Amino acid sequence: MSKYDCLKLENQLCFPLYACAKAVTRHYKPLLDEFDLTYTQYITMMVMWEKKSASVKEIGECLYLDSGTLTPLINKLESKGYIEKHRSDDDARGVVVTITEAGKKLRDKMVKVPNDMGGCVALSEEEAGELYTLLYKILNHFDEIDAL
Amino acid sequence: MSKYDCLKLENQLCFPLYACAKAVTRHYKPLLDEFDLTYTQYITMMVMWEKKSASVKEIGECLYLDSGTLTPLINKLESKGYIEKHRSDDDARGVVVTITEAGKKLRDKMVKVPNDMGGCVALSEEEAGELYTLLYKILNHFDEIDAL
DNA sequence: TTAAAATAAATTGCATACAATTTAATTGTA
DNA sequence: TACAATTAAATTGTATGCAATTTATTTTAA
Repeated sequence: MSKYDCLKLENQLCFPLYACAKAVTRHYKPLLDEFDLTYTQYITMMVMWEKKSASVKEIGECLYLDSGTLTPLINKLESKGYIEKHRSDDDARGVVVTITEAGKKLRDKMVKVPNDMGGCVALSEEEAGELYTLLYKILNHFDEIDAL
Repeated sequence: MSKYDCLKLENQLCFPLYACAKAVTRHYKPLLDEFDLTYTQYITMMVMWEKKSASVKEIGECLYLDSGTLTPLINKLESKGYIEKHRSDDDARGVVVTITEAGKKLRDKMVKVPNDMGGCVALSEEEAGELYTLLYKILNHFDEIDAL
């Protein structure tokens, strides 16, 4: 029992969170390689599949990413043919990203991915639900703090 | 209810994990800036505070990082004066990293960090414990898979 | 109405991550 | 004992993340 115990790796909550997030994206890689997508590109496509059309800012709000990350990433998805970019008519500062037909087709090919990934995670339905709730509790609290 | 529901961002467990890990390290930043350390450098120092001396490989096993990440990071910590590197006597392939006096002193200055950070996280003791258990359950399972 | 403030993307710079390759050294084995 | 296989770091290359700055445009307010 020492005053330094709080600085031990094993007593951190942040560390398993950090390590686990990395492990998950690392285990997504072989599944996503088949589609020539990275994890970040994959979740960006999730936003596009749902919204069909969104500004860079909106995508960033969904994914907690800024334009510094999204601009090059969106350019790559455009070069792969899954989305298109054009200036907004209403507001020439904004860029509207739209899903293409190829992007919509990709969705059909990728429906199996979540199931394939689910097999990697060792949790029961119930545990997964608990984890989900706890993570969003933290995230929502950060959102509140940051909104101040 | 569509066959695409599994590809919705809100139905993913990976996404809040990914977003939460980023949010936590982002909120560490102002606390760590004071010590001119990044989050990864901070957890590397945690390993060094505990072990006093460790090879790059050992540090990597603790943190789930490889030499591609650690080599430049360790060089930075060395240039800050917190650790020292030298070739191993037993095995000239290996590098032994050792904590310096300045590195030990840093520990005293940083004992307050975990408490300061704890205030940011919205969870009760009990919830934090649950989260900790769930995260290590996933991590340990990945370790088992990867060991095959 | 027009200049200042605010906003959206893009750009720049730094620090990870990590796969893949390279280099140097050590082990295992025929 | 040579020599192939293995191992530990370092290096290289690609892709994030994110703070800070820049550019273009729009809002706000005097």
